[in-house]
Amino acid sequence: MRQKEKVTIYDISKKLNISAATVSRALNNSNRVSLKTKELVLKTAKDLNYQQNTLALALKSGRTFNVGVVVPYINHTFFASVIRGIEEELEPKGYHVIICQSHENVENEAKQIKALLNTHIDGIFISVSKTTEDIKHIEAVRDEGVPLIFFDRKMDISGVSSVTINDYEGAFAATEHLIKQGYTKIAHIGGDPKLQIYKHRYDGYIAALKVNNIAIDESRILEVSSTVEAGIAAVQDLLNKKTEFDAIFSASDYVALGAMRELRSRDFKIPQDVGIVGFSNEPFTKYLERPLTTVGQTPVLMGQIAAQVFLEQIKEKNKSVQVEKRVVLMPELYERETSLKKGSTH
Amino acid sequence: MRQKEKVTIYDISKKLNISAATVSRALNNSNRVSLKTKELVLKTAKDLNYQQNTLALALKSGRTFNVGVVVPYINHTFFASVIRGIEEELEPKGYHVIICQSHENVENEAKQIKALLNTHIDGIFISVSKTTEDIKHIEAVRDEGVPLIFFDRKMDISGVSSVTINDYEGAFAATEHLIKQGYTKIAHIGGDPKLQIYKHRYDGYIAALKVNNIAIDESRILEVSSTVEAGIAAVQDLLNKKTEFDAIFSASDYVALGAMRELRSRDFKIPQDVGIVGFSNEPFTKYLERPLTTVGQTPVLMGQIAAQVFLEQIKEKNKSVQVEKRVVLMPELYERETSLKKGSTH
DNA sequence: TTGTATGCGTTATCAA
DNA sequence: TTGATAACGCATACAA
Repeated sequence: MRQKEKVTIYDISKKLNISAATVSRALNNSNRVSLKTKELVLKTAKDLNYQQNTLALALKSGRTFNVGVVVPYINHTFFASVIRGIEEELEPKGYHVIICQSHENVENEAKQIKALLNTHIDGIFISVSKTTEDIKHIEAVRDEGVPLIFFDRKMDISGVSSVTINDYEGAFAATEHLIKQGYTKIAHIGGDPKLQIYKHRYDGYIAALKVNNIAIDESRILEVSSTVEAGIAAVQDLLNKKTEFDAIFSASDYVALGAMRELRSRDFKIPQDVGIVGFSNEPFTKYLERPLTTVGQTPVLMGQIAAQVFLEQIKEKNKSVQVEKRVVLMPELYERETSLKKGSTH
Repeated sequence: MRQKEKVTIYDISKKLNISAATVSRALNNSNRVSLKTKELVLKTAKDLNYQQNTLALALKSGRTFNVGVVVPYINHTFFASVIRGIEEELEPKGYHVIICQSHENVENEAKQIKALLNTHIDGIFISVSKTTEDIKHIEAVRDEGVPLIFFDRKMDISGVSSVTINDYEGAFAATEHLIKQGYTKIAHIGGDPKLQIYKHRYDGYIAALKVNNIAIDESRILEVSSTVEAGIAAVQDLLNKKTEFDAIFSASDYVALGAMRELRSRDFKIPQDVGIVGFSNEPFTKYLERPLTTVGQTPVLMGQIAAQVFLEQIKEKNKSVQVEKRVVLMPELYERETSLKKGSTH
């Protein structure tokens, strides 16, 4: 299969006996071309099946119409959905999305960013890895003048826009929902507070208790990684230490699932004996026999808005002004069986 | 934030008072440069923080080190995992992965491919949409001499490589597993046979019955779309028509889940009254109260192998030979509670 | 071993 | 309104 010859503006110019420059102008709808030649060029371009060489254009203009997205893992539903949102918003504008995984590893993250920068992407979207503390590689992006947008997991860097959800409010709503259902000894199984999202969820939990005049019991607060196994271990830990609790607000759906498993295997009734609320609205939560109450993060919307922020940013690229936009989305509580005492029949 | 000036080989050449050509040769480790100048160039390149402009290189060489992946939806676990496999294999070789969604729509698919071709990607990986029948846009890729690799959902086009799983064997194993568990009236809820994967799963089901001397009952065979709702409706349909069945082999985990829901709500016991096997090993299947037996497809591996096939393909690019490689992976049956009569306690 | 010149496909500047 | 030419950054054929 011989490679098809690419047709260039020179092919058109030769065929019409005009200069390539004129062809270029006609193709770009310049008003410094006669209508007649413009139509002629457009017609022959179509006849010859001319395709603009984006590479040459990129070399000349410096714009590639590619953007990079760096996430910890692509096959986590949440991140895949954000990417989908970005893609849906940017694709109609002619952009392509290049994806990279950091595997929750800073060095990888830095490497990916460096590679993206080298590919001359027009912007970078990133959700930082759990191990990211050193931010040199992120500042480098800003310093090169490449638009950078954080989503979900951000860092506080001046001049960098971000789209996050209000984890604090989500956690507050989740906790208050449990309180309203009559639970009073609410435990919190959270994640590493080095990530702002977990810190905020913790804060929201604390605030809801305070507002409702419920004493805070440190022994009911655990910090674990986001796995089913960690959820199982956390409940074992609570029970072993004879900590009293009648509900769990978990910062992760996976941990919540593990907790449910362990509680049921020990004959606790959910939601009668223990109410449970998770976080993220992972797809599996609604397919459980007893669907899990959880806080949804509208990831597709998050991606769409991140993309919109990016588009604004490149529009305002006067370079003299430095724009920074921080969008915070409101999460949504999905009230399902694991926390609804009244609605239950068991 | 002023854009940092990019340093080129000319900057290096000026600084060292040599020609850019020599710099280029030194950078490319040519043996037609003195060791001394080579070292000197390398050193100043590092000092000046020189980064090769991949755009210029691409324009010159025709290679961009970008590959495109077209899938129906990025946020489906299966596809996200395949992409992850591709990315893991190709990233160390300096490639970037550009993702596109067809949204199960041929026109979209054609548009995405055209856009990718225009971006001068070095190869395309694709899992075709359900509505793909016209294959002009796919033949166009081959005709342009761009390496094309099908994964999972392929079409029979000569000269195009593919990586799929053996859906036939997977279905055969699943059905035979049910037979060995003592089920005899096994229903099959399949998908649109226009997609080869569903056709093969149907064939495997039929073959397993035949091999085991079980008569085929057409009334036990349904064809639906891959949703929970379709699974619910399918079971209702079977029951309304008084079709006898003691097991279901579904070509989709979602359909299997819907079927389970409907059966349990009508007080059928699983697996005692009805055994169930799904397909895909979606993450939720193992988190169900009664974990679902299902056929796993090793999507990450599929992506890795697809990437390897691509790498082979570009290596052998003598253009005189036309290579076509068809890799078929063996699926794996995950035997869980919904089909194990003995192991159950209910 | 090194330098000069050219082309990859565009767009932009300057003349005509 | 159009054309000639330079430039984007790199690699390479050819000359020295």
